[in-house]
Amino acid sequence: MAMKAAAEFDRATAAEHAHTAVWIATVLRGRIAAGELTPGSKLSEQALSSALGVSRNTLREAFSTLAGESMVTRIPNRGVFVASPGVEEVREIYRVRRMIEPAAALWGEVTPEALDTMEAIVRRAQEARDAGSVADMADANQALHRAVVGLTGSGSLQTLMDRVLAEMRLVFHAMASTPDFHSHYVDRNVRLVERLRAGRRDEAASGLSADLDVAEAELLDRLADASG
Amino acid sequence: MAMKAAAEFDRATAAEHAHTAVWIATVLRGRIAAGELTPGSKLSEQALSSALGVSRNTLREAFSTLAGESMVTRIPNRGVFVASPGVEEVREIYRVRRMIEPAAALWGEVTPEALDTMEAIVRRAQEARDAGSVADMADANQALHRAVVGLTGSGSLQTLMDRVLAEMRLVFHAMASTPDFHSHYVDRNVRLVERLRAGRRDEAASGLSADLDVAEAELLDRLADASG
DNA sequence: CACGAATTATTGTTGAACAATCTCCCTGGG
DNA sequence: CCCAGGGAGATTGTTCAACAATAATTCGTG
Repeated sequence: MAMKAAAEFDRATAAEHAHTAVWIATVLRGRIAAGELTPGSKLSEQALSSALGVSRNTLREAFSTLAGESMVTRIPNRGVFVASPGVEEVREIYRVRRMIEPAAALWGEVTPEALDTMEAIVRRAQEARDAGSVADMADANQALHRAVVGLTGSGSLQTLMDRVLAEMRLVFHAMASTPDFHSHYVDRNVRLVERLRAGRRDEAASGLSADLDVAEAELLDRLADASG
Repeated sequence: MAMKAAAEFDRATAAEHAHTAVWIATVLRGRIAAGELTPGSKLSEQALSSALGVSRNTLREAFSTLAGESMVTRIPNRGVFVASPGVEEVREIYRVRRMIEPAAALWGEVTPEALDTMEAIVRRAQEARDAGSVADMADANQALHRAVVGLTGSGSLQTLMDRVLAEMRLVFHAMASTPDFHSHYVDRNVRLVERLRAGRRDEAASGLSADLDVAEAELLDRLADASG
C-alpha cells in the first residue's frame, strides 16, 4: 500500500531496526507512562496499526509484551485497554513493596556509590519541593524507591519494581487531580538514606515499612474519595 | 490446506478455545518444564507451527509470552531457544530467593491453613525420601518454597517465584545427571515449618537464608563440575 | 418502551508473500 | 592442508488480505 507513509512519524530516528514489535511496545509504554493514553481507554488494533504504520500482526505482538507487563489488559474478543488499577491493584502494589523494599534495606548490598546516588536523588526531591514541582517530586520519589530495590543487585526484582512503579503512575493518572501526595515523604526519605548511611538497617527497614503503610492508606483514601 | 489434521493431536481435549496463542504457550511451557524440550534446543518456527497445527503468526505470539517469562531466549534473526541458565542465572535466582523467601517468612501472614499445607508438603517430601524418589522430593521441595512465598499474599511475588522455580527446573534439566540434590533439605524444611508454627519468625528467616546460601553454593559447585 | 433479530464492526487466526539476515557448502588461492 | 570469499538455500521478520468468531449496534415489531 502506498500510504504507509501517512503515519511514518519518526521511527527512522531511534535505532531504526529495533525489531519493530519491541519498538512499538516501547512507544506505547512511553505514551501510557506519559499519560497520553489514559487508563481504561481502548487501543483499537486497526486505528493503532495504521496510526503507527505497522501491521496488525506486529501490533498484536507488542500488545502481548505490554499485557505481560500488565500495562494493558486484554479482554478476549473485546480488545486491549490501558490498565486502570483500582483498590485491589493498589493493595497488591503495596504488598509487593512492603516485602521487597524492607528486604532490600535489610539484606541488600549498601555500597558507598549507591548511597551517593540516593543522596543525590533525595536532594533532587528537596529542590523539587522547594520549587513546588509536584511532577519532579514524584519522579524523585520513585527514583529513590527504585534505588532501594537496586541494593538487591537483582535484575528480576528491579524489573518487578519497575512494573510496580509504572502501575503507580497509572494510578496517579487515573485520579482526576494529583494533589500533592509526595511532599510528606521527602523528609522521611532523607531519614531513610541517613539510616542506611549510618548502617542502621533495622531502623531503615522498619521505617520504610511504616512509610509504605502510611502511603498505602493515604492512596486508598484518595481512591475511595475519587470513586465515591 | 487439507492437511492441518496431520498434527491435530489433542487440542480439542482441554478447553478448546483458550485463545490459541496462550494455549500454545501453555503447551510449550509444559513441554519445557517436563524436560521434553531441553535447554538450548532451537524452536524452529516452521517445524513447530506445523507440528502444533497453528500458523507461524500465532506461534510467534506464544513465543513473545514465553520470552517475557524468560522460558525461552530470542536471538534476532536467529530464532528462539529454550533458555539454558548458567552460573549467572543461578546467582540471580538465589539473589531473588534470598530476598523474598526470608521476607515472606518474616512479614508474611502465617495462617493455620498455610501451616497445615506446608506440613503436608513436608510430609510428602519425607515419604518421597523414604521411597527414594528424587523427582517427588524435588517437587515437594519446590512446592514448599512456593508456599513460603505464598505467605506474602501477593500474586506478583508468587508469579516471580514461579518463574524462578521454572528456571531452577531448567538448571536441573541442563545437568546431565541429577544426583540427589534435595534430600539434605528435607530435614531443614521440617525445621523451617516448625519454626513458623512456633512463631519464631526471625529464626525461620535466618535459617532459610542460610539454607539458600548452602543450596546456591552446592548448585554452583555442580555446575562448575558439569561445565569443567 | 421493551425485546429480539439482523446488521455491522472488531478481534482472532490463517496462509502466502517478500525482504533481511544468517548458515553452510563450495571453490580458489596461499 | 588450511583459510578467505562468495553464493545458494534456509530461517526469521514483517506485511497484507481474507475469513471465522464474537461483540456491539441498529432497527423493526409487538
